[in-house]
Amino acid sequence: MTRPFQLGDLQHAILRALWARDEATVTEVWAALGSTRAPTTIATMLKKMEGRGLVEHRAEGRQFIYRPLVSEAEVRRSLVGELCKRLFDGDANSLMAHLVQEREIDAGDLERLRARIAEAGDDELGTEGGDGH
Amino acid sequence: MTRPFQLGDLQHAILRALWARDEATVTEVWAALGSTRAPTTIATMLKKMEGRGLVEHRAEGRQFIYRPLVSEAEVRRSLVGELCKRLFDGDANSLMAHLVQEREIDAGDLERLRARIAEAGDDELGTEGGDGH
DNA sequence: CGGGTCGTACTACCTGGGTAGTTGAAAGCC
DNA sequence: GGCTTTCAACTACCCAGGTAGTACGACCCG
Repeated sequence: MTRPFQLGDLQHAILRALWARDEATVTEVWAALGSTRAPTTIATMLKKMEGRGLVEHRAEGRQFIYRPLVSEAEVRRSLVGELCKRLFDGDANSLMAHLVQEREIDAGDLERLRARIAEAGDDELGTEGGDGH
Repeated sequence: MTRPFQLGDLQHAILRALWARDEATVTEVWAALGSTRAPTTIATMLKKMEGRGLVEHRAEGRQFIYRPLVSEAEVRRSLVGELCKRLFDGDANSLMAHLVQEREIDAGDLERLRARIAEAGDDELGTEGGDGH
């Protein structure tokens, strides 16, 4: 029940950096985010996130190496789920209908996706090697 | 560019109550939310929301009648858009793929939706009722 | 008319995200 | 060995969401 994820922008950005590297030092994360804010900002955030169980660290010499404790998939699931619940009473089909209605998805997209499912049978889909999405 | 909507739980709940009624007094909103928190909480929130331009009020006698200034569709658009950007680089198809992958949508759902689109042509779809996005 | 009630205005807090300065120790450099 | 750089630790804020107590004017009721 790790459901109630609810990450701020910075936290999410930090996690993205960590996911892309598996583990990283504060400085690496900071650099990955464009070196815009102060490095201490990243350190502080990382520490806060560790308190929330989102990441963990291990000391290597005098620096800390951080690792994510939540997977990108988990976060996606949680966030999409929350949004779905909030906006569409948890009905994913309504969310889909919304996407279509807002012209973000057209019949062709739908057809391609349907075809992909059919072809994959009950195999996992999107898990072929480099992953699609 | 009303994009960056970013409502808290309470704010969203309040808006839902208002959308369902078009306009309502503080007490009505409070009742609609289950009369759990203190009524003043709702009043305070409504006032804060008015500051943000989310609602407006008009006095009737001594009570205030609040009305939403943002539509449900706008909020949906904004929120779904933000999530999409955050999680899938703004690619709605990735979001769809996610839904399918998480088993929230199956081939049948997809097919029904596709059929609906085909049938609707470039007519608006899913607009049964008021709304009209 | 006086007291209880209704309803908004004010004020105050707590929490969590975000941002960063300062400090003190350890490491690296001449 | 002393000076500089590099880290993490601490501390301090700001802001917005959320929650609510208190105050005060208007109203209704007997």
